[in-house]
Amino acid sequence: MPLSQTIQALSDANRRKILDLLKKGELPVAEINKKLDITGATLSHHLDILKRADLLSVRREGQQMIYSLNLSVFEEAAEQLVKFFEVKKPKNKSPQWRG
Amino acid sequence: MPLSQTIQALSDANRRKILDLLKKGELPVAEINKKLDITGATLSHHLDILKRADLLSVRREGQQMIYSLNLSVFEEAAEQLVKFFEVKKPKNKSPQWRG
DNA sequence: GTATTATTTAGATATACATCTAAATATCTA
DNA sequence: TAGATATTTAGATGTATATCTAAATAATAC
Repeated sequence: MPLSQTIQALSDANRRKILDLLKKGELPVAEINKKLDITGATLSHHLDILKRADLLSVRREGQQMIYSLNLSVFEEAAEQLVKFFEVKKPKNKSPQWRG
Repeated sequence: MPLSQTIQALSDANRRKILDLLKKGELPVAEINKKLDITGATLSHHLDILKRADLLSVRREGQQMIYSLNLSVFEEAAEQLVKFFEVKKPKNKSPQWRG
């Protein structure tokens, strides 16, 4: 997944909350919904975005849809972000733009 | 800085490009602008957002404004994100929601 | 001081998106 | 099959925001 899509997925507070909840283990939609102050439709929309970013998987269990974190993708996203934040200290202090 | 503001700042591709450029060292606005396909006004807007997220500092040098990365804040943001991505593996496999 | 260069600010526009209500789909139960 | 429950989809709405042009501010050069 491109970093842009991951960051995009993380850019909403409710979606971060969803990820946080799922870090502790899989959950059906209704359980997630209890923790968030949004309608089911809105939650479904957020879940869809996280799913398209490949951060979540779903399976059906009876009437319920059970969402879980895609651990490998989640960790890979973390690595990409860490890489983005890496700053290679330049040896020479001369500005890159003068001259 | 709250994580929300950092992620918000990172959520635009041009802003990520700006941060990337400044990782290599400080730059005046005009130099940054050469690398981005946006007007000066738009660039100024993005710089303002990054500055408000405390990720950048500015100083004046003659007519030029020279922007640089706030390294400590940048690294702190990285730590916050890493923390967000930490998954505590549960010892027991039983779902948190059944029962 | 006037012109020139560098950047920011103001104001407008168009698009993206979080949210809602209502309707549709899917499963289970009686 | 009819009704109840769980979730998603469709469609509408309001707000946020990336972008632009034009004008304002700041510093230097003549």
